[in-house]
Amino acid sequence: MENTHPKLFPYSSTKTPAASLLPNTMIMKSFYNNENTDGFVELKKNSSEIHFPAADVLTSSNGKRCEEGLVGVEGEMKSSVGSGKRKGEKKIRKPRFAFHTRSQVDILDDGYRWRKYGQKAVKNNKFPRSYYRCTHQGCYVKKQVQRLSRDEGIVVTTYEGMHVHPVEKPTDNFEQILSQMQIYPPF
DNA sequence: CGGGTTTGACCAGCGC
DNA sequence: GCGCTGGTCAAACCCG
Repeated sequence: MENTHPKLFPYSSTKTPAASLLPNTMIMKSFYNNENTDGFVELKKNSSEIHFPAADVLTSSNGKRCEEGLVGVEGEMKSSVGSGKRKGEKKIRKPRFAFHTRSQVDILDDGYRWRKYGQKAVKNNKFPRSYYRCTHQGCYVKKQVQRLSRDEGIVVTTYEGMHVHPVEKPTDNFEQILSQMQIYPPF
């Protein structure tokens, strides 16, 4: 992967754990040319906007490391981001990014190990949303996976956070996933 | 037995 | 304040 945009890629190109930046790669591929000066990459499709906050280091009030070098997307996912319920812990709005893939399977094999910790039926969607956490110690990356009810072939995967470790199971699927990634206009 | 999944309960945010 | 909704927890369960 080329490190064409250091602001978005905290690792050098040679040290970048490829899959940890998997969605970023998609973003780079699609929208790199749209960066504006205030540190956001902004995409406008039809009437919607998707923002990519520039890389940053976020630290919560108790000093616990949250994320660094994140690229986030706020598109459809506009609800209660970071509604963690740890008492007394300041709420952090974690950057996150979402992308759509057209796939028969819900779970993309991105080379990381994920533990499912919840599943919820969501409004206006006949398919449940699944919640996953990275099982790597000290890695707090989460992702949500949901199939669109209006197009059962599309799976929406939302990543929250960034892996702090290399990909555990390098896979040839990576390139395949990249090739099939698409951002669809909002419905 | 250890690690992952399922699933109902719980909690917080938000809109009315 | 109340109800709805999304996100998380955690006990029970499953499986290799």
